Amino acid sequence: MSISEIAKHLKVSKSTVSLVINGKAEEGRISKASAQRIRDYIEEIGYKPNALAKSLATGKSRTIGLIVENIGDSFFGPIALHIEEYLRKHGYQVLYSSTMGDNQLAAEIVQTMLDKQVEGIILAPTDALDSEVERMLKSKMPLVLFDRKIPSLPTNYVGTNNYEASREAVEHLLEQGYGHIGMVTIASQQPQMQDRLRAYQDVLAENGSKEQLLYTSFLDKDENPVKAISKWLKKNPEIDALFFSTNYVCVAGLKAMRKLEREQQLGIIAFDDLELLELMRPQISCIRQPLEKIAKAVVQMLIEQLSDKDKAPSEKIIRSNIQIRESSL
Amino acid sequence: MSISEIAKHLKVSKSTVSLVINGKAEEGRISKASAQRIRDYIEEIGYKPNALAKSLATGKSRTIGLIVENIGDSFFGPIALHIEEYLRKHGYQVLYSSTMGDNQLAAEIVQTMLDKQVEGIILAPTDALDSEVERMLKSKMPLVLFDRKIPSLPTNYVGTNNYEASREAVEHLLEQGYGHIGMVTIASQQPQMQDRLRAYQDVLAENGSKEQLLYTSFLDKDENPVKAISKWLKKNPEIDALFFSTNYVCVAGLKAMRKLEREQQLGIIAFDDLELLELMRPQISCIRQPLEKIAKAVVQMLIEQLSDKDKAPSEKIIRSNIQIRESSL
DNA sequence: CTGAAAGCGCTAACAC
DNA sequence: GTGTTAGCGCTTTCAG
Repeated sequence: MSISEIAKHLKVSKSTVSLVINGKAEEGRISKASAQRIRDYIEEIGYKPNALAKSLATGKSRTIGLIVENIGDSFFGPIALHIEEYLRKHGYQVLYSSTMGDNQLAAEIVQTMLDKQVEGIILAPTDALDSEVERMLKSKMPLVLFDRKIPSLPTNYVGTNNYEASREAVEHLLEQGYGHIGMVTIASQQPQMQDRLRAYQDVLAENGSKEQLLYTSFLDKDENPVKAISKWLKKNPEIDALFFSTNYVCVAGLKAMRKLEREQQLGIIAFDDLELLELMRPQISCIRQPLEKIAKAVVQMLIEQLSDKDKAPSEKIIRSNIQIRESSL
Repeated sequence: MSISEIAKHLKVSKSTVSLVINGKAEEGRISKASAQRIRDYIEEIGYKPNALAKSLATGKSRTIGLIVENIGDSFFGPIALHIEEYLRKHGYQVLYSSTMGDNQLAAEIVQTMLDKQVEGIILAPTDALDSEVERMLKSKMPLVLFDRKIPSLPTNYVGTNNYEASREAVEHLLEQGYGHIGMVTIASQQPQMQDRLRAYQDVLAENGSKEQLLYTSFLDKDENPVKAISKWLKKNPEIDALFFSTNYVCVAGLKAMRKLEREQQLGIIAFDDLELLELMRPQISCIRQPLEKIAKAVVQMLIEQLSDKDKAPSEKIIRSNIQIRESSL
């Protein structure tokens, strides 16, 4: 059922119907009588406008693209939920996608979203998405990066104080008397991972302590991170504490330690909280990102960009809280 | 940059350009020369078709709506990821939304998706979404429900063997010698929750055991499930084992038990696995739904419906696996 | 107060 | 081989 059919049936013109539907009966100076007649009929047949046609005509899709690494992840999932909630309040819908860290896929996803005429994009970029992002910047597509930024490009960005929070975590371990602090991370150029790593390295260097670093991979199907970590732990028995760079690394690490029955002896602190971390034995210390605040800041920044496409890009750092629990005492 | 501008620039007609773009140069009998000229120019200016206009013209949006309760949840998040992956293989994109269990919101979301001309809908319905679903059924919108069904309506459905798996879990607790098995669940009419509950009640009845049931709410802002559970546990000290009806209930339960320092003494088994359940002390037994298989079945069922709108609705039950761990031994 | 008409960007039947 | 034309469902300007 379309607007023309309604018009035909009621013997009025399409524009009259359109004005009524869009609540512009007043300014379109439609008579109360016609307006009511139209409204009644619409109600009766349960007419719903075709949003595609509307978007095409107006050039507004009321849709935002949200691209994350993995929607099933305990960081990105809840963030996505909150972003959706905030965007809804502003009348936008969300078209999500997960890149799984795959650059090529990420580029395709971006393109598909642009093809679908999204009005803005929220993006946790993959390692080498620079050229895509640059194109969006040039075309003035409203864009907010979060979690990780692209240092070479002036973009809107919301993130946390990765370096400082990580320093605090490692320093805390040192203060607790751990002398051989290892770090497990992923081999990634993502700036937030680099910051976490650099913090670890800096603190150890300042204290004359030796680095014990393990890079593991969750993309490479041939690698089993749990095995890699337990092998590394066995090979380096002097390690007495561990710093994990992100949630899924932590899970793998905990599994490895459990296998070796060593989680009671090692100091542990992880970047990112997980629902059950506080219920482990020992309860696991972590750096906790305020997910809802991040989501809120992201949406706010996007909305600003949406209303002023020439707004200068800005950065917002939402501080994480360090949660000291039993594992690092 | 639009197809008309390209046509004008190259002094050919829109249809010629359109045919080339859609790889129909052959069947449209476009000369190799023109085709190449058009392809070159398209490449040069980086032309990308407007998917909205295309959808409007063809009546195909290549988009599927996915409506879950909470995209940040450890059940729905990973399922959504896999559904997205499978749908992508079939050339579809996904428009997700979370209902947060709110019926009104769910109805709005369904409508918005229909307005956007999605070609099919995958839905974990809220408690009373019958009329919306009925409307979709009438309009022959391809539809697959999952996790929970609507018993009164003949729909496609993918779910797990809630009743049998729950029976198995409760029977297992009985066999292990627990005599006072309690169950914590949510007050919900959702059939899958009802099945889990009924299984518990049946097994206890068959064994002449007394029910100890607690309904808690995660929607009501005034209620704190953790407190409610710990209060209930204190009031019923004879309870020696617990069956949790779903993931977030289990988390609340574990928190309550930790507060009371009782998780070592109680038998525990939960419906749904969580990433760290196997690392708790004790390791928590659970009923594990095969998420990827469920996602795959959902997509397959939808694809079938998409290619034959008159296909009779079918149901697919993916069996869950019971994971016996320390908490129930 | 209301209708006619052009146009959003694309497809597809049909003519030449 | 290629162009013309109508149309997808809507908005919006302008004329009356």
